[in-house]
Amino acid sequence: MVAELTAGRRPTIIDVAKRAGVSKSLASRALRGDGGVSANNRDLVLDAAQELGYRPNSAARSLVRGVSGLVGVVLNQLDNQHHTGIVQGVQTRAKELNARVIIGNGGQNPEELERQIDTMIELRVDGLVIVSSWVPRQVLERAGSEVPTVVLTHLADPPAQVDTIASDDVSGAQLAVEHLVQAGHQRIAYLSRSASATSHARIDGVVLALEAAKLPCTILQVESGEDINLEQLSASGIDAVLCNNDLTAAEVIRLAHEQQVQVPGQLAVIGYDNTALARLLYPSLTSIDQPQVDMGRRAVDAIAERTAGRTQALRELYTPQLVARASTAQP
Amino acid sequence: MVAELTAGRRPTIIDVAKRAGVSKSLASRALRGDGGVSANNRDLVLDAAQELGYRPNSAARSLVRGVSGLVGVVLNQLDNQHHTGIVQGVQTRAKELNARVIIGNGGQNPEELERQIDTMIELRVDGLVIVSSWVPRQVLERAGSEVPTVVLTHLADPPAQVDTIASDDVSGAQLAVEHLVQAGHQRIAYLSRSASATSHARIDGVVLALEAAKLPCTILQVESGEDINLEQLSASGIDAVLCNNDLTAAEVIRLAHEQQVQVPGQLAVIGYDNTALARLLYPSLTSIDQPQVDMGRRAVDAIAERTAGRTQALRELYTPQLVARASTAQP
DNA sequence: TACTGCTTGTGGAACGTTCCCATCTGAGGG
DNA sequence: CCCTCAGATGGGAACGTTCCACAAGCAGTA
Repeated sequence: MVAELTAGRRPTIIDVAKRAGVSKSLASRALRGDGGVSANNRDLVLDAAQELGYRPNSAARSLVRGVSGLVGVVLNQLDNQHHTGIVQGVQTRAKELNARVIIGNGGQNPEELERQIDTMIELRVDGLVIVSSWVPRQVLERAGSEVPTVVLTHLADPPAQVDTIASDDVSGAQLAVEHLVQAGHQRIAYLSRSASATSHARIDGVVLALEAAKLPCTILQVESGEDINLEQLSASGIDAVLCNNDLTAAEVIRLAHEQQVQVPGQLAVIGYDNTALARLLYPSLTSIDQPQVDMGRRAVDAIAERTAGRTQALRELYTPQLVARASTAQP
Repeated sequence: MVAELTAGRRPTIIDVAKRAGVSKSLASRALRGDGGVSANNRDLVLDAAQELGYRPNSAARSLVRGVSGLVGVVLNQLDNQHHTGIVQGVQTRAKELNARVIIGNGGQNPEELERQIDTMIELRVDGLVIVSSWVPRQVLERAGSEVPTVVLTHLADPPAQVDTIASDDVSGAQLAVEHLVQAGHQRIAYLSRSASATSHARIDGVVLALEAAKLPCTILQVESGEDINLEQLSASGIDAVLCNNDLTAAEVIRLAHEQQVQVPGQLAVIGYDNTALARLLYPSLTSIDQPQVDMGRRAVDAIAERTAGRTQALRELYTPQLVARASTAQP
């Protein structure tokens, strides 16, 4: 006698087929809505699946089909709104293309990021979206050679194996500086909390714009929020500061409050990324907006194109925009 | 003649074995470091794998082994620091147990959350961590009956199939109110932006604490930040407000700035979750701290216990703590 | 009647692993 | 010189699905 259904075992498509009284092939077609199934049998199969609580096993499916229907996103920082905006875009586009998105969080730790990327590749995702500039170049090359890979941050020298979609950090920084110059500021500083490729590009933009305006240039780099020294800024006559992101700008504004420095009266402040924080602060924060959602959507399309056969690397650059708010105004 | 390696095909363990001149069984053992392999052959296999760029196929492995080594996390909101703190805890504990974490983002949309949960179950995760109070009860029941599932938010009436780990929202709200009462506040309001189970529990705490102090109780609910009406608050004599989270508190503080209401002089403000935002605001925000990381770690252990055979539902409640900052002070 | 073609259905191979079991090879003991 | 035993190695089944080739039934047509 053949063994009956074991107690704890998950029902398989064969259990469903048996209960519906059809072959597993027909059950498979019915469950996927594939046509070539009589209405009667289709209902029988669907009911059986329902009653047994059947769930398809992705592993078996992806093994035989060769595609998983998954898009993997690996990112730096879960609670960075710039990143989550991108994820939003990836998700909406993936949903339209009937794919699923899974996310891996690597922190700014290159080893952990590599681990996450490996996990995704071993899960045989159909495409990989990387939102981090901390992934070692060699890891990017390897990933790109194994699966369609799109990097969504500025890379100084992107590997040929990966597509890149970024917003133009040079022109973003230029926009910000020009805005400050037009408002009459003379001593403008750039304040950064990391030394990423992104930051380097923005520094280039700042230098370019300040040279064009024939104004002096100050570049500051700090390890943490506590290292920001506002007195020193004022002492050196700085009257406007562009920060590497909205979070850093928020720290500056908090310090300004504490030390009774008027923003924007004595010090104008600009952030970067135009996150929800920019609207939340007082005074509200002028910031540089990047089309995160569009970039995320585009990344999914880039993967689809690669899958369809494109072999040349994509290099796409979006133009950022300045959103003026209260933290910069006529002095 | 047998077909040679096809051009674009991913190398399999058989390719590795062939190149190393051993059987696939031996290659499998060598790659997993399983012992019972001579040093010479082990090196041969590892070198071959390296040269071919071999990556194990999780689908095949999970299919035959019956476990995936994956923990799935499904959450509401990626950019909510309370949630990301939990994810942090899940990740560290999972790493210690040699498991991998994948994240699904469902938004506050019940359908999308269900879709994400289905994806995880179909991927045959070994355990599911849900950080959302927007998942329909019936979906939780189904998930819990198929895979060890832990819910990390307050649920009014948790299904027997799932474990729950939460922080005690009633006592958290009590803490906040008692802190305000001690500081001499007489007219205290609770301000919420959603009607979740979490919010209801906190309202219970507020009511309890205010009754004990024999003070009147005001509950306000708004749809969005714009709906907060500070004039109305002052008109009704409110001199302290407890918000459903730090974000809502940030809105209140911004409005207070705009309308020249002194915080904490005229209006004391308390947030909830003690996120990075609380330190970032001016004045810095008194908030209720929950042990997110511990809760995340504990969730992974709860899954491990279930896998090991526990059948009774876990109901665990952590005690929150108040972190006093500048937004509440003696009036 | 004999054929073609369409719809509905079935069986079996294949996907890439792991794991059980059988076989082989020496070394050591009697 | 045979037997035993342990370690190293290989063969094959199994996991749950999809898909291909084919069979059966039936209607329409010459």
